[in-house]
Amino acid sequence: MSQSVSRALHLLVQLGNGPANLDQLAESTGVHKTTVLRLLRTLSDERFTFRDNSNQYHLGSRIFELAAQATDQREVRRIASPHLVAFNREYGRTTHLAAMEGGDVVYIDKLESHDQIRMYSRIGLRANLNSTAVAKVILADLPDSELRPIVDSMDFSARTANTITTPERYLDEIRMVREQGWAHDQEENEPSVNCIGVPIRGASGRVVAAVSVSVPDVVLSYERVLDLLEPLQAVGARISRDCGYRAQP
Amino acid sequence: MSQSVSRALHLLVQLGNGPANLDQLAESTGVHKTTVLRLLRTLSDERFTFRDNSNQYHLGSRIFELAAQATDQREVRRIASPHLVAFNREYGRTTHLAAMEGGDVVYIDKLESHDQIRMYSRIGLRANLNSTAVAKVILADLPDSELRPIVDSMDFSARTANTITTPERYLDEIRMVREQGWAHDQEENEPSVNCIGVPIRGASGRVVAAVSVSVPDVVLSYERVLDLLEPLQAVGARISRDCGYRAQP
DNA sequence: TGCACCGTTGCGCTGTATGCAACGGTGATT
DNA sequence: AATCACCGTTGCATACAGCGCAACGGTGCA
Repeated sequence: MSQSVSRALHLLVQLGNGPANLDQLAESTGVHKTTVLRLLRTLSDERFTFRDNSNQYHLGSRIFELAAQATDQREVRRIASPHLVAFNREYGRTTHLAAMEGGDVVYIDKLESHDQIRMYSRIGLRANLNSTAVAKVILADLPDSELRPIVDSMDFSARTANTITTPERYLDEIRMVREQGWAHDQEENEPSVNCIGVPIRGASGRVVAAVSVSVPDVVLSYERVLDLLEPLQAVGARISRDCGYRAQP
Repeated sequence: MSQSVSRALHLLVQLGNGPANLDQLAESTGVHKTTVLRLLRTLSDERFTFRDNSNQYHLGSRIFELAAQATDQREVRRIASPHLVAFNREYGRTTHLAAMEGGDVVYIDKLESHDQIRMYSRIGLRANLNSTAVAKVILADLPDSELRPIVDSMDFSARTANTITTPERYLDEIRMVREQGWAHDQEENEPSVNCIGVPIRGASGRVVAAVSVSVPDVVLSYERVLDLLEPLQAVGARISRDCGYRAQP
C-alpha cells in the first residue's frame, strides 16, 4: 500500500535481528542508502530507533513503551476483575472500571450495587468526559499537549446543576486531580449521585484505566462516600501492582 | 522528514493510549480519514496493528516481538557472562559469544583458554559466515527467505582445506544444524582447530546469540571436543532460560 | 422507514519521497 | 606519512506515491 511506511517497518523488523548500520540495512531491505538514512531519521525522531556512537542503529525506547502500554490495555480487565469483585462484595456499591479507547473513556467493567438502586451506565458505554470521576482521573494523566485539544472539543452540556460547563473550570479540576491523585463527581453526572475514582497504572507507569464507586445520596452522603476513598485507593494500588506498576520510591 | 512514515508512527503512539477507530485516529492525528485507513492497512500488513470485529484498531503482535528481541539483544552479553566464566573456569577452553549485527555475525565476548594457545579472534571482530560454528548456528535460525540472500552474497573463500566453499554444501550444512540443534567446525576456519557451537534463544523464541568452544587438535582430538557438547548445551540452555526463553513442551 | 455514521473506493493533482552523483570525514593499510 | 576505501551525508531533478475530495454502501439506531 504505502511504500515508504512499508519500508520503514521493514527496517524495524530488520533491526529486530540485531543492530545494523546504513549500508547493511540498505542491502538487506533493498532500499537505496539515502532513503534508508531518511527513513531512519524519521524513526529516530519518534524514538522507534536510535543511533549509537559507532553509527549502528538499534530499536528504540518507544518500542518498549508501546509494548508495555499494549500489554497493560489487554490485561487490565482480567487482572482487575477479582479485585473489583472483592471490593464490591465487601462494600456493596456500584463499581466501574473504565479505560481510554480512542478519544473516549469507555466503561469496560461494571459491578452492580447490592441495594435496589441501578445506575444509568453499561459496559461499552462512553463515560461523559466533563462529569465523571473516571474520565477526570484518566484525562489528568495525559500531558497538556494531548489534554488541550480534547478539552477544546469537549461537550460541556450540563447534566445536573453541578456539572462543570466551562473549559477553564474543567482544567482547574484536572489540576486538582493531578495533585490529590483521585477525582470526585459531586452530583455532576447524575442528580443525587456522588462518585469517587482512582487511577490504575500499568508497567509503563501511565494511567491505563480508572476504578470508581458511585453512591446515591439517599444511601450515603458525600462525606460518607469519602470513607470509601481509602479502600478504593487500596484496590487501585493492588490492581496497578498486578498490572506491573512499580511505584517509584 | 518523511511525512507518511511520521504519520504512521504517530498512529502507533496514539494507539498506545488505547484502541481507537478510523475517525478517532483521524481526528487525534489531524490526518484525513482516507489516509489513516491506508496507513493502518500498511501497519496491519506487517502486524504492527490489527483490527478487531468492531473496527477498533489495536497495537499488534509485532510490537511485542520487537520489544522482546530488543531486550534480548541488549541483555545477552550481561546475562551470559557469569555462565561463560563458570564454563571457562571448569573446562579451560577458548569460549566465544557471538551475535548477529547487521548482516554480520560478530564476537561480542571471548574467554581465553587456560593453556598457552591463543586464537585469532577478538571482541568486535566479524566471524566468517562460511567457516565458523557460531555463524552456522545463528544463520540456521533465519527463515529461508532471509537465509538465501545472505548465502548468495557470502564470501566462500577457503580458509583451510575443510572450508565449505559452495552455497549448496553450506545449505546442506545448515539443514543439518537445524536438525541437530548445534553446529561444528572441523578445521574449517583455522587449520588444526575444531569447534562446536550452540544457540542462545531469547524471550521471543528466536536465536539471539551463539556460544562456542574452540580447541586445537594438539590439545584435544575432535572426538574429545564432542565430550564438551553436553556441558556446552547445558550452558546454552541456562543462558537462554535467563534470557527469558521458555522451551515449549 | 429514514437517517446518521463510518468504512471504503476511484480519481486526479500535488508534493513528497526517491535515486543519483558528488562531497567529506574517518580509519585502516602499505 | 600518504593513499585508499568506506560510509554517512547533502543538493538536486524527476517521477510517482500519497493525498484529499466526493461519492458509495453497508450497518445500526431512532
